[in-house]
Amino acid sequence: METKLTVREQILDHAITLMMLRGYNGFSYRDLSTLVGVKTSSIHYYFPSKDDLVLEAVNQYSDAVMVGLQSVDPALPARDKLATYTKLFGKTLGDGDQICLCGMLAADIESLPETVRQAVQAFFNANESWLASVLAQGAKEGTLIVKGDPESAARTLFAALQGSVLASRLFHTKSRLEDVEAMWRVAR
Amino acid sequence: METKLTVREQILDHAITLMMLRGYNGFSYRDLSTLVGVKTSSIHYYFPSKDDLVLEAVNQYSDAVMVGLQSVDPALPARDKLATYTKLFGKTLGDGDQICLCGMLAADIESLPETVRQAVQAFFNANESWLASVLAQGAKEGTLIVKGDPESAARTLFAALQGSVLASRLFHTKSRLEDVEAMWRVAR
DNA sequence: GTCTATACGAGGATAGAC
DNA sequence: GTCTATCCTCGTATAGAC
Repeated sequence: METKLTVREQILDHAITLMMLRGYNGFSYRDLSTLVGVKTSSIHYYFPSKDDLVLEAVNQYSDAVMVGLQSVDPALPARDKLATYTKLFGKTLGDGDQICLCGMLAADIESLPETVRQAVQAFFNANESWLASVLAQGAKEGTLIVKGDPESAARTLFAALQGSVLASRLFHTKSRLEDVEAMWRVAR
Repeated sequence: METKLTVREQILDHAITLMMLRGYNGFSYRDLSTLVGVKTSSIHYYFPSKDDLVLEAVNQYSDAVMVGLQSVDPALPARDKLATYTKLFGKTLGDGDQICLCGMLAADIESLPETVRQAVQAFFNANESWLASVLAQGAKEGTLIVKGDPESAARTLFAALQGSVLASRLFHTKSRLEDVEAMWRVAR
């Protein structure tokens, strides 16, 4: 049973996909117009300016990721939580030509308004604090390696994951994310 | 004694700076025209198309970084080599609003021709293999932590550094790079 | 080498009819 | 809500004078 998407939802979905591919400055209302099948003026009806569109796109993307994080079984050992997270992150690659929307917008941040910067920061903070708690759990269990405090370790881990999707796409390979995960895992 | 830069050199320098700020799709010949003080048609004289310009920019940037790597004293302990490298990486941040050119172009890669992709890949490979040899040395000395083979550890380290400059700029802070370095350093 | 002039499509945005 | 029509600026690029 497939749900019909409203025009508004289609616009938002395609905007997210396009930005994960080419970034904020690399797509246009015309592109969306072609993909959705409505005129650009109709898109302006829903999203008066491009900045409005981006902000909503980030929020929708962010909400979806948060739902993904909350759906991870809290009873799992930390190592398995990290494996799940890495797999989630790998899915953002899509057909191998997309990267995390918020990683992309972090690259484009100097072209964007302050509101978007705050939304992207919030995304980073949420992911890093989720990872920090997983690392803390892993340290207790002895299943994950944590050097220093979990917070700074989590920032480094998240940065490594963002950098790895970038490199994965650059080299047309998927293996780089697994290298990262292995780095934090205690050898069995 | 200051060296006068040719117009060509000025164009290239400003192009690099602008791309480190806003990316490939975020700057124009007009921007360069204003900064250098020549008309856009003169820029086309030196660089017929924007792709030509980007390719030369990457090569110049890459060459400069390679010189930086070669100038690191081979006699240094691995830990100090890594510290030097991290510092070099931190300098790319400039006034806090720039990121590594090749990290930026990796984000923009789907808008760029194959030639540029290869140049950016070469930059990644060179940095990763330099880091791999430093990690190998550090493992021998016992000054750096290396999990698994040095090559995959180096890829993760490089990804973490790229991700960290991105986050540093996003949050207007410089400390994130040091977190990364500390992660690979054996506690004394 | 650098300029003026110009072409031409892309891109964001709005007014007003339906 | 969606369209047509239109505006105006930006962006890459070229031709040809100096």
